[in-house]
Amino acid sequence: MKKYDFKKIEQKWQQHWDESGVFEADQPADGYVPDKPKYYCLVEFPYPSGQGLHVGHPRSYTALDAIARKKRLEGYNVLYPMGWDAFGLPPENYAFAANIHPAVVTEDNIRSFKKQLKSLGFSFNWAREVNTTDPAYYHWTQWIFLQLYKHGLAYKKEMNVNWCPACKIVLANEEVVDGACERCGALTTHRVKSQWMLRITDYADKLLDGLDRLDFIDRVKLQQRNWIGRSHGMDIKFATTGGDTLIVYTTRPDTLWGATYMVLSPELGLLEEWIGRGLLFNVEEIRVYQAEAARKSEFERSQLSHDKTGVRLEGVKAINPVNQQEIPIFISDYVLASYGTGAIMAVPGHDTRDYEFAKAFDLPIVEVVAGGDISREAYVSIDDGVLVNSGFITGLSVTEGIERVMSWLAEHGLGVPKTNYKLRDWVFSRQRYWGEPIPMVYCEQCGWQPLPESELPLLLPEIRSYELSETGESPLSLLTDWVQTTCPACGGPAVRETDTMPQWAGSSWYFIRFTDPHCTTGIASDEAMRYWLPVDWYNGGMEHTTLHLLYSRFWHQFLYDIGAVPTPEPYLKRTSHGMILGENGEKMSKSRGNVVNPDDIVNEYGADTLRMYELFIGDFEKPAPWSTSSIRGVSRYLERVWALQEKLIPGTAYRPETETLMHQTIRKVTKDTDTLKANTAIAQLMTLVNRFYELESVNHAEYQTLLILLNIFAPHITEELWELQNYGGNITGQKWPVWQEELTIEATVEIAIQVNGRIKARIDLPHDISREDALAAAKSEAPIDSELAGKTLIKEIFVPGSLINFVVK
RNA sequence: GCUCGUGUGGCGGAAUUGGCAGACGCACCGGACUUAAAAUCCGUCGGAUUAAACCCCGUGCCGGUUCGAGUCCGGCCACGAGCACCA
Repeated sequence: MKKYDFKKIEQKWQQHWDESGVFEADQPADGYVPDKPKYYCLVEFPYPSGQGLHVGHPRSYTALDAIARKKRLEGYNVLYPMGWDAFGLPPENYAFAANIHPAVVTEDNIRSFKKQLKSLGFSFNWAREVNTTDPAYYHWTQWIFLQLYKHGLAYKKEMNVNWCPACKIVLANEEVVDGACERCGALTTHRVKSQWMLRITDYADKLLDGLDRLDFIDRVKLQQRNWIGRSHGMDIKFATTGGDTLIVYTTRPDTLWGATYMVLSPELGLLEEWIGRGLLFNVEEIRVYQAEAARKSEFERSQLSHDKTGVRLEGVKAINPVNQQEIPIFISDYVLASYGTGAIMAVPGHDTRDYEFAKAFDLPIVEVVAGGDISREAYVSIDDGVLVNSGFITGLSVTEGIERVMSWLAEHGLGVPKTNYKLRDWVFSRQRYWGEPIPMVYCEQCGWQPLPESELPLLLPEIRSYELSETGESPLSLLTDWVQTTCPACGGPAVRETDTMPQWAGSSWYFIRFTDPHCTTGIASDEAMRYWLPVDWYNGGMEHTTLHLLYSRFWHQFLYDIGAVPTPEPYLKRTSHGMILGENGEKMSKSRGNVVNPDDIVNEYGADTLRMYELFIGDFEKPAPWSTSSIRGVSRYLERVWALQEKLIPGTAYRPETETLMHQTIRKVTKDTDTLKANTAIAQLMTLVNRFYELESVNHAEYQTLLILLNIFAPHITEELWELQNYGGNITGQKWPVWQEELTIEATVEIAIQVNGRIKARIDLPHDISREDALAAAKSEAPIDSELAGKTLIKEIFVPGSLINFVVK
């Protein structure tokens, strides 16, 4: 027997796969549709960082590679592509430091990433590789932006944005974590900038309702639902002594009788009006508070201790529409200007925040829902509790009360039903160089004008200096020649937009491009999209749930609405892998010094061992710590599979002594792989090999099945063994084995016999034995006979194939 | 604070609808092979007790439902993730 030389074998087969093109999916074209059914497997394409791959990356790739390989063996035309999400901050930051063009850095990184991925033997369709920084790619990213603009979903807005003083960049809300920059950790502040925004909020309902029809794991759906945060309530009109009407949004109109004051966001425009009209007496105090609120960072505002502060408006009061009571109005920063109407009715008895505020300002707290103890805390339950002190809804339940008040308010023109969302529009501008230029031009005469589609792609211009302006303008703004242009509408002088798109742009549609990556006439050809979309199975990290996954659904839904893609949703199924932690159980990172490089593992044990270990490490959905010593187990297993060559005996069918286990193994590997439980599938394959060792033999029929099953996890060694045994063709050209259910059942099964729930004996019985026979056999078995002697039998339980329980007294 | 998830040997983790807890692997220990070691093969491997076995205890903690609970219900505790004043 030859030695298992994994280095030679892996290199050989990787080259073979490349040259033979076995993993290139059959592409539909004009007048041609592949006859095999399609299956589109997708993993999140990586950002090619300078650090290269770490052992966390391959977990997702390996899992779906097994799926992709299995689907091919099952007769599907499988698309399993890979590409690069290559725009982004790090190469640009690196460019400042080392004065190397980001494109050069990116290219280098891609080269080393690709080499690493190739060394792991993934069955990626490399001919479809895409790169978001390629003008041929971002041409269409820009095109999609123009469509969004033309359909009123992209707009420019002066707004308070999150500003990172260290990175000198505007951050999206999602990039601010605990008031600090997600990348560098610096505390963020606010700046007012004119930003391109995408109206994702227009798609809030579609994004939410679409989830019902998708096979996404629950935690993903839940997180997207919470993020979108739809709530149903009412906009209610309050008259004021100033003469204006104040509108508040509430989900609890039933508590209107308990509204004892109102609170406005300090940024609310109406305040300026009132001040301007001289209605307020304590303007000084208000100004001080406003300034303070504006100064507060996002971090300070979101501090755990939400100490309530505010100022009472002297001069204007509100009138509660249900009881005509005059109630005071405050301003306080606990009311957000950006949600609802920026004003609330405060019900201290039944809202925790209002309760705290009322306590701080010594305001009356009225109980309108009985069931709690409002002398101690706000009673917020809506499930139980009865309305009290509430006029015509007194005595009703909360839900009934809400309905009654809402119809009453609507009838009297005092309220309008309203749906609100927590989701905010998507800040789409970045003041950076290394991103897609936004194809818009500003003309003094015509305003913002989209570049004609014929002028796309708008190339990212060359730049000599990577200096950032202190003002936070994009480096592109320093390129006067590029900035100065002519207006596409009137031909007069105009300037280009100098902001670029965020990293989320290119990744929002890359799965579409994979269906037809070289298409020059559109995002992809119709026949390619009709054949391949939607993605059948998309796996990726939980950290992308509310950003990338939601953004790409938004873009896709929009593209569907304008007829640019054939399916309403991009992904049918979404799963998520747990993170691979360092050996110490901590997150793997350079600073913690616990990073494991896959190259080292491949060198020492081979790619097949690494792949198998990535899957064997534990529950795919949960985080798992890396263990260098456990890898030995997998490596040893592959050695044992290799060494089985010595134990081969003739045979074209499974032997009686292995038949049951063979069928059980096929079933378990098939089912467990489909449900991402490769860890137990592999355990079963280990059990099978252990059995062959026990028998000290394996026949060719059994070995062939083992190799095909194992191939999806360890593709190189199995190809080699297939060839060494002259089984004919390549293993990639074989059929996935099938099991026969009736052959998975053992002729006899061990039944546990319990007396009062305690196991007293175990006997082997035919698997299909009747209840009567089984009980009789059990009763005559020692020591059950003596256990039952002289006692009263109360109950006999028989679970076929499992156990018998005698309940006695 | 709210929402969701998870707690099983020394370790990673298994366990259909409630039905024999600890599959598979790692580590440890023992045996075979070897002049020896490594590698390999075989075996033991939750705790307590014992000469050995039976019995007993055991899936974060307390209680409940059930013939039977890791699994279901109620109440705690711990860890992790997400949200973070969204009215």
